[in-house]
Order: sequence, then structure tokens, then C-alpha cells
Amino acid sequence: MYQTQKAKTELRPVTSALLAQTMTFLGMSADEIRERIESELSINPALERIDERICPNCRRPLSEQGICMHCSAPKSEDDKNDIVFVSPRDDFMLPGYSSYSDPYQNEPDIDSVQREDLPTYVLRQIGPDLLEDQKKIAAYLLTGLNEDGFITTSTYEIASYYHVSPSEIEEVIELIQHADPLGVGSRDPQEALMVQIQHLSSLMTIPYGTREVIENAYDLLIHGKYREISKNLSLSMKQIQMVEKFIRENLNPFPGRAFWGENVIPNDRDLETFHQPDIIISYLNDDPKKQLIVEIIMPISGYLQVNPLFKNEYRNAPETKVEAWKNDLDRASLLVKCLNQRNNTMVRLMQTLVELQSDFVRHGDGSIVPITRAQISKMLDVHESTISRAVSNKTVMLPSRKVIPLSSFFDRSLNVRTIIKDLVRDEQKPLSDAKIVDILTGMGIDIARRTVAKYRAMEGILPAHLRNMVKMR
DNA sequence: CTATGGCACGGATT
DNA sequence: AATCCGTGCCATAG
Repeated sequence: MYQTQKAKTELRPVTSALLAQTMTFLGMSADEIRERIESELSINPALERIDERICPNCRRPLSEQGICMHCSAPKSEDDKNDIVFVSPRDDFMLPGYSSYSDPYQNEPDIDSVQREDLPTYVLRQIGPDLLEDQKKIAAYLLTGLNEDGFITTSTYEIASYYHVSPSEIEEVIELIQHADPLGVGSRDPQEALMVQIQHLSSLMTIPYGTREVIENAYDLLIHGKYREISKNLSLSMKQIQMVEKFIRENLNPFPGRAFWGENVIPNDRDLETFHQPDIIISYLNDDPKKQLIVEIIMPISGYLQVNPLFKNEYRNAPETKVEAWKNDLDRASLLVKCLNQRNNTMVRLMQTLVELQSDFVRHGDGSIVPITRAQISKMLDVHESTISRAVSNKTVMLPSRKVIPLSSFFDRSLNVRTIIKDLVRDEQKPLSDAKIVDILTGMGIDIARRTVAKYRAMEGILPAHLRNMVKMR
């Protein structure tokens, strides 16, 4: 009687704290958790880190490749539907993976550099070329950049602040603009594009009329008013299309965004390649016939536990310390429990998710099955918000080496969008949105004409009357 | 008249 | 409760 009473009162605050914390942990990315753990480790003596890799499922030691012999060994290698979970690891940039970070460029150390913030990054590049007072100006300019990488303060403002002439400011700005990411420190997308063009013109051919379009018809361009551009600048529609395509593929109107790789340019999922993923899915030995390997990246290598020595010590704790030590112990065990809980949830989530979407993982966008978070939550018997948190703020690397947000697994329209993309790619003569609706209806997909238009826009496909001439690839 | 984009509404999803 | 998404209606361009 007395015991249960006591157990309850002790249990409740702990479990609710556990729940609350687990929830917050669940919503964090590997990076954020890493930070949290590091800080806890540094202040809490009761917490101990063991550098040994263990299976997230059964907590047994793993083989060298990080595969749990206990959990996954008995399964046959030929079974395509097998999904194997391997130990979370923190050093995901193994030699074989190093090319992920920059499939387009060969600069090797983009990864090390992308962690620092944009102003620092730029300043480091141009620093050597600057005089002392130019440096001050540059620093001032750079800290004033907005998230798009544009300068927000006016030249005159700075000039009067530093008692120098505006032209000297301009000089510094120009240097900044030619640093990587190309075009930072411009005032608007238009200027950024011009800088990029100037730079690229020595490296590749720029389609005829590109400068003119950007300089004189930028607003028309972003609104897709190609006819008008054509009239104003006397360029053919074909030329304008080339220009548009060139800009879309080679330039970036928002230099700051590319730097962060944020998901702000919806049509360009490639940019997300620069994110460190929270989960990696790959084939065993990179062989598509073999099992899928799912790795959930852990914030730290090894695992955490409550330090047994500290626990012992606590029994003989001096009066004055009892309180504080107990606090430490509680926090340590809470953290460990939370992390285990989080891991457990993530593993279960990915298990069902990859199983359901294995075709998507293996064969790409077209084979995605529309799934909602709510459905998954029922299958796993957890609250919807749990799944929501588990999915948010996380990215996955697919065997194709693309890094996408985990939420893409729940993209209801991705499969239809790919069909449309394929349809347009293989079309003989341009299909109008209405035609596409017909075809889709024939395939058993029932959506409105207006929706097709939206999907088209999402995929960056021009309207039918503008894509009649050249067909790319 | 046809094709498409903008705005806004309502239901689903988170 | 807030947000997202598909859709209908209407304006506009060709």
C-alpha cells in the first residue's frame, strides 16, 4: 500500500519530464542533439560516454561494418525486401561517401567550410586582399547581410559612419561580390545575377541576350512575361527560353540561400545535398540487388550511460552534496532514457517507413506511395504528434545519394508530379494542362486541371505554349 | 474561345 | 489551433 503510493508520487514527475524531453529530443536533428549532449557531458559528472558501438535494437556489440549480427545476420542476402539497421554513427563522411557533398564541384573542403557562418566564410576569403580599414568596412557590411545574402544597409550610411567616400565602400562591396558564394553582398537578385554572369562569362558561353534580359527585363522575366520581353528587346522566344534555362541552371538569384542550402527554392532539391543527413539509406555494398541498409545517425559515437562509479560515490555523498548529486544523477538517467526512447522511436518509424516506401527508396520519385503521418502513427500506436516531431527537421540520404527531407516520404503528390514530368519529357508536341488531365484520368488519377498547373509549376516546367521549340535532353 | 495564373475557400493534415 | 493542399472561379493574354 504504502509502497505503491510512494512509487506513484515518485514516478509521475519523472515520467512526465521524460515524456516532455523525449518529445523535444524527437524533434531535434542529430546536430542539435549533439550540441545538447556535449554540453550535458561537460557539466554533469554523472553522465558517461562509452566509445563502443552497439546495436540500437538489442544493445549488443556490432561487427566491424556496424551490422548487428544478432538482429540481422539470419536473414538471407538475396531477399530484396530486407531492411537492416546498423549502428548509428557520427562519422558518416566515410571515404566512399565523400563525393556527396559536392557532385558538381571539385573543391574538396566545402564541408569543413560550410559550418561557419556566411559573414565569416566570406571574410576569410577576401581578408588577405584587404587593408585594415577596408576589413572593418567589410565586416560591417557582411554582418548586415540578410538571409538571402543581400546587403541591407545603404552605401551612404556606411560611408558617413566610417567617414570615407562611397566609392571606397563600393570597392569593398565589389570584392565581396566576387567571393564565394558568387554574388553575395549585392543589393538585389538582379545585381547578384549580373555579378555571376560577369564571372561565368570567362568560363562558359552565355546565351545571347542574357545580360540584356537581366538588366532591362528582370521583372518581366520572373513573372514569365516572355512575349513582352521578346517585344521590348527584340529577341526571339527561343532565345529567351535559352536565357531562362541558363539562369535557372547556372545562376542563383539568392546567393545566401545557396550557401545555407535551405529549402527556400522549392524547385531545387539538389541544393539540399549540402545538408548533413540524419538518416542514411544505402544498399549493402552499394549493390542494388542486396538489402537496404538504414542508418540513423547518432549525435555522438558510442553511447551514453549513467556513470556507475558516480552512482557508487553517491551512496557516501557528503551531506552538503547530496542534493546536487541526486540532481545530476536524475538528469543523467533522464537524458539516457530519452535518447534511448528517441532512438527506439526513430528505428520503429524508419522500419515501417522504408518498408512502405521501399520502391520509392529504390526507384525514385515515381514510385512513392502517398502516406500520411496519421496512418503511420496508427500503425506504430503512438500519437500523431510523435510522428510529426520525428519527421520534422530531419533529412535522409537515399541510395541514389540524394539528400531529401524526411518529410518527402509523406509527399502526397510527388508520384503524380513525376508522371507529369515524364509525360512532358516524352511529349511529341506540347501537352496543355487539360490534355494532361485527360491522360492522368485515363491512368486512374483523378485531379483537377488547376492542380496539374500547380504541379507543373512545382517542377519548374514552362506552360505548354512556351515549350514548343527546343526540347532539352 | 483556349490556356494559364492569381486569389481564396474549405477540408485534410500536422 | 495552425498550416497545407486541392480546387473552383475569375481575369488576362494570346
